[in-house]
Amino acid sequence: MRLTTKGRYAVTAMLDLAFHSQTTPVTLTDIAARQTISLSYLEQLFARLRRAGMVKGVRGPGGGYKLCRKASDINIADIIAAVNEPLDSTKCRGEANCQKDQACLTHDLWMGLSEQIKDYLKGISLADLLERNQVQEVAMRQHHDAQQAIEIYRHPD
Amino acid sequence: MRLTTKGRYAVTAMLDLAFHSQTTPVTLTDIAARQTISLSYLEQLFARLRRAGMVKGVRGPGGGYKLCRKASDINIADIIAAVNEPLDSTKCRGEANCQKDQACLTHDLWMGLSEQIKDYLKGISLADLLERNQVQEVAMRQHHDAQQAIEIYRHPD
DNA sequence: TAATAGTTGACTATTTTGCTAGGTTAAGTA
DNA sequence: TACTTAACCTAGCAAAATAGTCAACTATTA
Repeated sequence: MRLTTKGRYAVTAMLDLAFHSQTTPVTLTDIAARQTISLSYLEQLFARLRRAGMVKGVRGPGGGYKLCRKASDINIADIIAAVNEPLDSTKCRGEANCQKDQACLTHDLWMGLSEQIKDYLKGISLADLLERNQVQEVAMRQHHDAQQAIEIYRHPD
Repeated sequence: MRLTTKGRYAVTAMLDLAFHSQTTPVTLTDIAARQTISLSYLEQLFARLRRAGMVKGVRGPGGGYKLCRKASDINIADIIAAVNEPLDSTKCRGEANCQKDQACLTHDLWMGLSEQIKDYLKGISLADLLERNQVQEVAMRQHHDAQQAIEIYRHPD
């Protein structure tokens, strides 16, 4: 379990999606505008999330992305794992033979820590995060604020 | 709280140090040999650990590094934080004004998660890790295995 | 059929990571 | 005092990860 900005972007975007896709699909353009993440970068992240079976793309007008499962069934660890490389976290690649055919400190220790963090994040769902009041408030405000910008973007005339 | 290989190297090295510096200081050369981390990279990591007040360098023959505090008073979160950049984790740099002078989702959400992970790692000390049987076994074996290599390195004749 | 929106791939710039090479400085030792 | 040891410091570099652009293509729907 690696924790980098990439995972943070993915979680933020998924949270935005969970919040706004209650009824209709949400376009990446909207998420990009609200969360100030570049559209193309979002496309890359969502390609991975789609392959991981977490979101579903709906093409054509009125299309966008939807969650494949309920927000309460999507946990943070899975989102982060989806956008990160398969990650041979230790040099030994889980083979426990990095040092002269023997397990290294890194393997025994870090893998253990990593698993515990993963378990921790597995216990937190998108729904859990949405329930936090603060987040709802902020999302509401962003929705309102970004709406105008999105309208201008779509209908520049 | 970012979790990358850099932090893993630092924790591994500190664990090695905690295990071997019971009596005399430990040289980075020894740690480099045992943990197969490059000496110069270790020097960079320990420069940060020293500035963070976690280790103390002893110069001259018989010198090396010692822990400034007891292993039970050094936690994993501090080690990782010491080697990573100050980390303006969110774009808003904690100022909560990244998006049009308002807090962003990233700020409220990710910072919260990050804090929880940090708290979790703060609760784990070097001593805790040393107590794990597996780690002790591996370290013991590494000590034994590396000793010969170190001897050869020091006295090539 | 035209507009919308997802899908894909190639390509670029920047930052971080991990490491090398070379020094200087302080502290013991012959 | 000269020598050795090891910390300490600096600059630079290659590979990888990060973050993003651009352009073409495909499926859907109005």
